[in-house]
Amino acid sequence: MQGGGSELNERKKLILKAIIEAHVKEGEPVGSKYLTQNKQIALSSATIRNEMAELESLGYLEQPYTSAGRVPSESGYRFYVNSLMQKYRMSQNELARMNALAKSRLAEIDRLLESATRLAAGLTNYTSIAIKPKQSTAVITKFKTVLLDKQLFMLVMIDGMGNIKTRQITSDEEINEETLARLENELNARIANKRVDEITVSLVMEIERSFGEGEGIISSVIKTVCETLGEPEGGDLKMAGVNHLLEYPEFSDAREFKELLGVLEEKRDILKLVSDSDLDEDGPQVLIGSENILEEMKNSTMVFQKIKSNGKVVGAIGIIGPRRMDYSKVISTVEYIAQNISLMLNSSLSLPEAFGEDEN
Amino acid sequence: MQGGGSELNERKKLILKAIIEAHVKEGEPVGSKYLTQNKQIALSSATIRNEMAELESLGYLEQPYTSAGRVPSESGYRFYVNSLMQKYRMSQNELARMNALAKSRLAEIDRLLESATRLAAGLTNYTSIAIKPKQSTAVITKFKTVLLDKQLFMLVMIDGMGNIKTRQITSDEEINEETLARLENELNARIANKRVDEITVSLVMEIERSFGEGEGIISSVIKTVCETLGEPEGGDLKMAGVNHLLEYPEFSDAREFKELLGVLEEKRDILKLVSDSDLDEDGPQVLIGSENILEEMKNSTMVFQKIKSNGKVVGAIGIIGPRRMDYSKVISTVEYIAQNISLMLNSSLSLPEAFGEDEN
DNA sequence: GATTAGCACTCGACCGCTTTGAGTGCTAAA
DNA sequence: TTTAGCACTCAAAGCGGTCGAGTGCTAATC
Repeated sequence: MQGGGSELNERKKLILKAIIEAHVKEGEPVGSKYLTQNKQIALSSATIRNEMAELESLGYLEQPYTSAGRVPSESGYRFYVNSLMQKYRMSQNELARMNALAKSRLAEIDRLLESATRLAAGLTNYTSIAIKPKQSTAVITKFKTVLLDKQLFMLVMIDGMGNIKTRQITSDEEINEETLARLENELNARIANKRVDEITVSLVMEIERSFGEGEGIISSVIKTVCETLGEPEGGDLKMAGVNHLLEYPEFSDAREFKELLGVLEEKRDILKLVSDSDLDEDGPQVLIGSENILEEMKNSTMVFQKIKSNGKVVGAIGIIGPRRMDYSKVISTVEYIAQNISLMLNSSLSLPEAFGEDEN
Repeated sequence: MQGGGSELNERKKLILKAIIEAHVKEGEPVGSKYLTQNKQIALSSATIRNEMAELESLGYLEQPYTSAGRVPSESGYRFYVNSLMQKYRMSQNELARMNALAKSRLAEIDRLLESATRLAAGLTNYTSIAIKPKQSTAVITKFKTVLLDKQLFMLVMIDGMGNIKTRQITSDEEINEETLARLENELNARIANKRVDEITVSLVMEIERSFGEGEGIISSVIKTVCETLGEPEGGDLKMAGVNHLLEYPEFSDAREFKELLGVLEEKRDILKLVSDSDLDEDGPQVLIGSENILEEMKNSTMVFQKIKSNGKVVGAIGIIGPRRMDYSKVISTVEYIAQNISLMLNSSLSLPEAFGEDEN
């Protein structure tokens, strides 16, 4: 049923490609007669029918019911994506919108991802997600403290990726700036750059000893730090353009749509899906239908690409839509945006850019 | 058409109430015969019909078409909410789930709001939103800096509400810890607690003079600060349970649903809607159908309540659903959650709580 | 005067039927 | 090998009739 597709002759490839592109465009089963309009295919409907029958028996096409047109199967789309598809050429307008993002000078990954999702959704007319994986908080590189009230202070933690986590901590006793500064030093000296399993009881005791008074705070703080490090749902997911999905008749079945929406909201599964995929894969990845492990996504396709900053995966951006999707456009868009973001992140770290030249 | 409702006698009120509650429960037009089952109404269907006809001419009921049952009109719901509705009694289970939130010790408003939305959506089976208005960043009370790289540092800004904003700033020249500390002091001394219109050019020049070297950084920093203060779309909106909406037949019309979704994603309008409403109103507010100014929400109802911390509005939590809504339950839930959050925020600032007693 | 029983009427929902037409597979001719 | 022709299939769309919930009105009853 799968088949690498190498057994297909050129004519079959041509017809398959035409069928997929017609189906993506029209959204309805494609018949043999329709294809005769295609100038590239100079064949009668009967011949096309024969070829279609063979393509079906090879598993690339499906028939919703006897004597309806043909619809691409999952492996049909897969073969299309792997071998037939041509690269999409961005329009001037689209390029302009992409470049607007590049010019936005958003240095922080959070805001960058948010803008990127919106852009991706807007350009493709599909739903877009941006993911920041949890793995990023393996280690905290820097602690900062801010006194907010007599007994309340804020702990700011920064990890290697530039992510910031803040927690407010209440103390039983009054704290002053000076104590807090000592706490900060202590944390930076002994806890910074340690993994959660390296924070041992004896280490904590050592800190308490050297800190002296107010050990109560120490234990609160350490606990908070450990919680933050271990945080299982640390990953963040942003979404945009959910409403676009409703434009596609395949989601007019409310029940299915509801389930898909539920999964998207329940961030956990999606995060898992993305982080499960090949970590080494650099380019865009396409999961068609049941290639998504999630039952709820078996009628959807997800295209995403990881975003790297200095060699590390710091996020991913993706598009979710029906299986019948403009793969060429979507893949190009995702790829382009992901690359651009990676570029921006890298450049903001190494090549200092001139700030403040444009005044608006 | 509007009418305060005082012209209604007890019997009409009873019937109107019964109709609304039946319609909310069943989702279908309510007929006179159906109401005769109601023990409270010991009348024949004919009498009820007469009353219903009058209620319709008063504008409280509507007929989808000749000789269908009656459906509450907008003013019908409004009257119900204002005068007829009884307070919803939480079940044991519901109370337990609410209290779980209270016990969660989430001190930061962001995470608190996120949990609260999820809770509200889960309890009511409607879509829930949580809003953090932009107004909160009128003034920055504290600056902190963190050196990330030779020419890159992070500016952490904390405002009066405990909101944290971070920006990364690149410098043309190399920076060391010591310079950065001076910058931090300078900012805290001269910019902290100033409104954006109080940051004058002469003030900036003064800082540059006293700071001496590397004035380039100063202007970058000040620019960033002003951007942050003025940030027009600063408000944040979290959503949960969007998929619940699809359970209600009134949203099975995909086009309408799509529009509503679009508005919810386009946070701006909702933020405006909430902040436009009576600032002084403390209790839950109910916007039924076209009482929402947004065209896209004319078939929806929104119930929300502001959340105050130390007298200031720091957010709001709300529920969005069809006009046919279990008002009693929704209003109670929103009210309860909002009050609880307010309480938690206040207590975490003033009354120090014992931490670390429960170990899970 | 208020209530109720009775009755004719309305109108969408539903059911089953037919028609339509796009599309197929097969066969025989080119 | 390709194509024209033909019989066949089947969902979609259109149509007419029935059903029944619900109404408004009128006349009888309390």
